[in-house]
Amino acid sequence: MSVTIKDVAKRAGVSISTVSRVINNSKPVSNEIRQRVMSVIKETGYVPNPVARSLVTKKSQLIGVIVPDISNFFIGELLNGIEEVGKIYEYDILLCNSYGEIEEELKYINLLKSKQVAGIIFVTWKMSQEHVDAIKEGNLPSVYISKNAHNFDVYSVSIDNKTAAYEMTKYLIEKGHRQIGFIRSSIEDDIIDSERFKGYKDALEDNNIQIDNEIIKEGDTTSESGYYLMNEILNIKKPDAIFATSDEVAIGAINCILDKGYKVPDDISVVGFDDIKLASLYRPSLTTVKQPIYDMGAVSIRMIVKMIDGEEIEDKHTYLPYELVERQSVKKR
Amino acid sequence: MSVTIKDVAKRAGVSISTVSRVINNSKPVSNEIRQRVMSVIKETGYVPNPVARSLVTKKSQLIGVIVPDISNFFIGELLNGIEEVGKIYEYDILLCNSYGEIEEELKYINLLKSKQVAGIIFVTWKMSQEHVDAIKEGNLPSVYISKNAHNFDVYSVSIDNKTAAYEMTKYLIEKGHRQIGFIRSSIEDDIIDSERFKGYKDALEDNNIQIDNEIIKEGDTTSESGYYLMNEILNIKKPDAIFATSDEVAIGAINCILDKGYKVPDDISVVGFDDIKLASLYRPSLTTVKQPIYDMGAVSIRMIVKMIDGEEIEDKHTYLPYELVERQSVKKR
DNA sequence: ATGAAAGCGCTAACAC
DNA sequence: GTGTTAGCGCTTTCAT
Repeated sequence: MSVTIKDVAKRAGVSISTVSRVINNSKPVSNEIRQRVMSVIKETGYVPNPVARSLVTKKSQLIGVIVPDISNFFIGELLNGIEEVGKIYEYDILLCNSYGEIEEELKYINLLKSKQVAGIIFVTWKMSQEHVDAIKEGNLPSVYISKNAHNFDVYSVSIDNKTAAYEMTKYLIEKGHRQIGFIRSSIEDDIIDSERFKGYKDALEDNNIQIDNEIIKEGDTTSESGYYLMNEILNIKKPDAIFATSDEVAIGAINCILDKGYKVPDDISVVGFDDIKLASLYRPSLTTVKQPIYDMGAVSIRMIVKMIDGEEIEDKHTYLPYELVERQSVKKR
Repeated sequence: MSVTIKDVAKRAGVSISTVSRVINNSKPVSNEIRQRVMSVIKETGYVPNPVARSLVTKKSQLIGVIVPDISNFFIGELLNGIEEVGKIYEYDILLCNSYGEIEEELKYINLLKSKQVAGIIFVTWKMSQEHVDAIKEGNLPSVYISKNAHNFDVYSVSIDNKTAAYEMTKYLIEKGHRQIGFIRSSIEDDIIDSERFKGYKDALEDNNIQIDNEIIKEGDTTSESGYYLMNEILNIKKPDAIFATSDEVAIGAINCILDKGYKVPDDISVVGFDDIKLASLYRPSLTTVKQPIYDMGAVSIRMIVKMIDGEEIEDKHTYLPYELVERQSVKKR
């Protein structure tokens, strides 16, 4: 059996509370005894049992992360940031895949709470008041990574999606494009709530371009969806450019365009959103809005840790900088 | 505060041991009392505290997963399989990113043990006796997903890498290629241990093709590495085909070939290994060896659960079927 | 079949 | 500054 606080106390000739005090630095301990205890800890290789600790403190060094799709590229990079910064603060990641289903998400919130996690990072395509209520009730520090989190009274991290989409659309217009299709995921939010759609729409309006509903399509977050929706568009007309609200979807759309015998960007320009690793790997490399994905993960866990430690957090909603990255998938018309 | 076993016992007018018995089905309880307890549990919404449980049983419903790189495509798909099957058996995933560094890996093994995880799934590019010893000492159920795990006395899941590489090489030869470059990651294993290299070498020898060390290159698992190594090759000579030992590396190589003004597959054929999502998304889509990645994750966690439950496991090393998928990146010469 | 009680390893009053 | 002790919520002997 592994060594316990009792063993250490006995060997050091002190009480277990003293040992507890030195490992937690919770109360003053005379220097001599501290040394003695320390050396016994070293000798024996004692490691406090986190489970026993959690039982009494009702806290653990675990942070629950609920994501809608582990195999999604965006999520993978996000997890990277969360894990890496979490490690710095000695928090581990309890990973939950909700498949974007609200019942699963709600179930996990309870599960995580019972596991005594110290906080929850909630990544969701489309968030609702239900989520907020469930987590509020849990009374745990929580941060949301979600495009529409700013509509709720929660802590969140994101970018300014509306302005980013506006700029991207404007960029396309400046490149001479007029018929700009918009392919989005309805899983992520309703189109009326969609910041990215608002940005797109505003940019068109500000440039006196009529919105054409025939080239605005909704699907899900997969490349297959991008392919399918692009096909629907091409069956009706050939737009100048396509703005897809995620890189994965954009690449599905490009594949469709290519398969139909058109060239990208020569015949149709395509832009994405996110700047996942794939965007620069794919050929033609994808012009896109670079979200600081890793940083979004990093910042969100940093916020959680602050909340756990009772530190003040300035703003509920943190907006990180984005960037328009020009690559090969857009051509001046 | 949330409801405890004590509350349930009181409300049901029984002792806490009885409640424990009904929730764990550990000992016979009269039908009448069982009903009574059950209904109180339902009313109160009681959920056993897993932390308290772990403290006494020294087990948790947590399975530690140590991976070398969360943002790697292959790992993402693997995690998917692990999570999904884990959920069926009510195990959650404690995710650890080791960056492939052995000290990190060793540290995590101890951490996980102290967290009372029920088992560990160890994904590693290159495994060593050190890992095995560390985990053996931990005395926990464990399964390895690693290309060279079969060299060790551990439970593992993989595919028959040597035969797969042999077949892929043979396929390339049958397509008329003679100068077949080989790009691999030395991070994954030493070349002398590499099953994939053995398969490649054997196939060349069996077909009386001289091995050309100038077109055999070693780097890491990234696309950047593939790009760089391909560039080194092209600076010396132009091979007929390239066999990269991972899709990500293969795509880096293709990008280099494209940037140098050659065409794939017209000038140079390229094949990969893994069949990550990217392989079919990329254009030209990649001919590759399809590893059943999701299943590898699924099978490994299934093994762990069996071990936890004390069930017998037939074979230490499970080999899953692979498949050669022909796509667009190879052309008959 | 059921209950009483010990104890898992730890923290945190509370006493001295 | 240090020790004693009561729990945290649960499982598991040991009686009955």
